[in-house]
Amino acid sequence: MNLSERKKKILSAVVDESIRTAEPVSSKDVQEKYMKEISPATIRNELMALEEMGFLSQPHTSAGRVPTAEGYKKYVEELMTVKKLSKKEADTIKDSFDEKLITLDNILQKTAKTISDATNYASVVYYGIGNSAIVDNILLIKLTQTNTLVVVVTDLGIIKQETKAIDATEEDLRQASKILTNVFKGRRLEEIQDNSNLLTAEIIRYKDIFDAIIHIITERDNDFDKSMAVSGKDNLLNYPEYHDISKLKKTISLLDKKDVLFPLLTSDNGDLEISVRVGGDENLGITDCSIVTASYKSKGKPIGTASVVGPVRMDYGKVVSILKNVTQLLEENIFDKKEIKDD
Amino acid sequence: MNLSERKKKILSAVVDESIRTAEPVSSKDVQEKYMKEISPATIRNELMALEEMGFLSQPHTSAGRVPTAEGYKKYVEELMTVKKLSKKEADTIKDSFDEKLITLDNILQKTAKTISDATNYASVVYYGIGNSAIVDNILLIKLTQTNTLVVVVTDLGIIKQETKAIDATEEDLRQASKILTNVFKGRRLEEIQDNSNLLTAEIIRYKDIFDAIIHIITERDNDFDKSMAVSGKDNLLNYPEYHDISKLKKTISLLDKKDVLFPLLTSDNGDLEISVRVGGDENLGITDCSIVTASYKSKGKPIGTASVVGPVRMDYGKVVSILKNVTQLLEENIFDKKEIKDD
DNA sequence: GTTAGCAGTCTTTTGTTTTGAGTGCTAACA
DNA sequence: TGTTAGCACTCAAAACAAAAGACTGCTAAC
Repeated sequence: MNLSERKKKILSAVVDESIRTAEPVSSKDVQEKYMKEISPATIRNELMALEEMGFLSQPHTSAGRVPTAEGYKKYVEELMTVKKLSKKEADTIKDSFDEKLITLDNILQKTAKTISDATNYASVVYYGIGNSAIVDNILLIKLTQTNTLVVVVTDLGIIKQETKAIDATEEDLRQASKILTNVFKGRRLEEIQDNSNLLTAEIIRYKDIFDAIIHIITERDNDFDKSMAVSGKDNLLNYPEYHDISKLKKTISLLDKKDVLFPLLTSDNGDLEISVRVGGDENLGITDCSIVTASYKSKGKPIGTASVVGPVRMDYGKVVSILKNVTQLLEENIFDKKEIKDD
Repeated sequence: MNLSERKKKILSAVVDESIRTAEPVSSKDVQEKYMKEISPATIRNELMALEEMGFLSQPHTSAGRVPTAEGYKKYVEELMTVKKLSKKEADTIKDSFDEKLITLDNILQKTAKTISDATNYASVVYYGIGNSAIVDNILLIKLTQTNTLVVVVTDLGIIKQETKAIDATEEDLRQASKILTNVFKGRRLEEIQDNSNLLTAEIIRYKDIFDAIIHIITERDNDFDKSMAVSGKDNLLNYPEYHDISKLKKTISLLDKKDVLFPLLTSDNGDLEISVRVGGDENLGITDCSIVTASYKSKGKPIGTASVVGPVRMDYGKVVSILKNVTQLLEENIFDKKEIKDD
C-alpha cells in the first residue's frame, strides 16, 4: 500500500501526536501542530482515506482518530525517524556497563535494568546459551568440608553458572578439575547436552561432578527463567493506558510467563536487526502492549535478544535507538571481548 | 486501654470482616456473622464506644465502621489468633528451601520469593552482613589470562560475594590465596571493615587483591541494595485498595527505596520476634500499607529480618505464621548449619 | 482539489432525584 | 441498668435528564 507524501505526513502526525498525548487526534490538532498550510477540512478528507485503508480508526463518531495496529506498523516500518540519543543519554548507558559483571545472570539483569531505565518501559533480555558458548575451564572449589562449588567458564570470558556438590579432598578436586576440563574444553554447550557419551572410563570415578556439570549446562538452557532477565515492570504504572488495572495485569503477567514470552522474543527475526510487534498482533493475545526486539551477536552469530515491552503508544523512535545502542555495547564490551577490563 | 470481653469480640469481628471484604462493617454484619445472640442496636452502642476510644471510624455518617490504625494495632497485639498453616502450605514452604543456594544473594532472593508466594503480598528480606559472619576462606580463581575472581567464604558456609581483578600466574594466585586466607580467617566482617591495618609487610605485594576483598566486604554492607531482596510487588495488584494507581505507586516506590525501607525493617524490634507497623504510622508516610517484620538469628544473635508488605487490611494471622515458619527454616537450614546438604 | 459552513452524533459534564444502607436517638422493656 | 425495637435522619451511590462541546461527514461554493 503506497501512500502519497501528504498522507504519509498526516499519518506520521497522528501517530506522533497519539504517542505524545495518549488521546484521539483531531483534524484541527494535526493542522495546528503539524501542517498549518492546509485546512482542517482537507485533512479530514485525508483522514477518512487513511481510515478507509485501515491505518486509523475512531473510538466513536465524534472523536478524533487513533492509529490502528496497522497504522503503528506502517509508522514503524516506513515513516518514523530513529531518534538520536543525546550525549548524556548515551553516556549514562555506557557508564552502566562499566560495573564489574561476572556471571551471566548479572549481565542479563544489568542490561535489562539499563534498558528499562533508559526507555522508561519494561524490558526483557534473553541469552540463548545453547548457541555458541564454548567451555574453557571447569573449576571445583572447596568451600567447606563436604561442600564443593562447581563452576563452568566459557569462552565468552564469563562464568557460566554455579552449583553445589559433595565431599572430596582438596587434592582430589584439583585432579578432577584437570581431567574434567580436559574432557569438556573446546566443546560447545549444545554439543555437550546431547553427548553424555563423554563419560569415559577415565572420569567414571567423577561421575557425581560430571553429572553436576551436565546439569548446570542443560538446566540453564531448558529453564527460560534462567536465560531471561526482566526489568522495569513498575515503569508501566506511569502510562495512562495501564491505569486500567486489568490491562496492567495482563501485560505484567505476560512478562512473568517466560514460556509465553520466549517465542515472542526469538521467532523469525530473520535478518532484521530490530523487530517490532505492535499490540493486537494476532499472536497469543498481546493486545495491550507492543514489543520491540533487537538481537545481538557474538562472532557474527546471533546469541540473544534485548526487548522493550510497553504500551502500543510507545516512543518507537527512541526505543529503537536505545536498543541498537545497548546491543552494540553488549557485543563490543561483553560478548566479543575475552578480557573484561578492570576499572 | 482495657476492653470488656464483648468489646474485644466485636472489635475482632469488625477487623476480621474488614480484612475479608475490604468494606465498612455494619452492626448488622457483625450480628449476623459473629454474634447472633445480641441485637444490632446493642452492637451499635458498643461500636460507638469503640469509635470513641479510637479503634474504629466511619467513612461517613451513614456507613459502617472501619478499623483505625489503632484498631488494627490492638487487634494484632491482643486479639488475633495466629493461624496455623495447613500441612500443604508448610510443605510448599519447606520444599522451596531444598534448592541449592550458594550465594547470599540467592538465599535472600529465594526467601523473599517464598514469602511473597505464600502470603500473596510483597516481601523484603534483609541480611545484616556486618553482624556476625566470620571469614573462612579467600579464594582466587583464574578465569582467563588477566581475569581473576575473588571469592570470600564465611563461616555460614556461604560465599560472601564475588568480583574481578587482574593478572597473575596460577601459582602466584595459590600463594596469595593462602597468605590472604591466613590474614582474614577467623575475623568478623565488621572488624575487617575498620582495621585496614591488617595490611602487613607480608601481604603488601597483594595490595590489589587485598583492596578487592575489603571492597567486597564493605560494599555489601554499605549498599542497601545488595543486602535486601524484594519480591512479589506484583501481588499487590490483586488488592482493591491498590486499584487506585497512586496508592500502588506509593507503596511500590517505598519498596524500591531501600534506604527508606531499611530503618523500617531494622529499628527497635527490641526483643520481639515479630513487629507490626500498621499504615498510618507516624513514620515516613507509610500510609497505604502495613509492614510485618520477623527477625532471624544465627547463634542466638539477630542477623537479619524477613518482612511482608501489603495493604493495611492484611491477613495478619496468616502472615505472622508464615514469617515465623520461614525464619525458623532459615535459621535451622541455612544460617546455623555449616554443611548445606546436597539433594 | 480545497475549503467554509453546518447539521448530526456521541461523549463528557453537570445537575437533580431517588434509593437505600446504616446510623444515633428515644422510649419502652426486663 | 443494660438491652432492644422503632424511627427520623444523613449521606453516598445510582439513576436519570439536560446541556455543552468536540469532531465529524457532507454539501456547496470557490
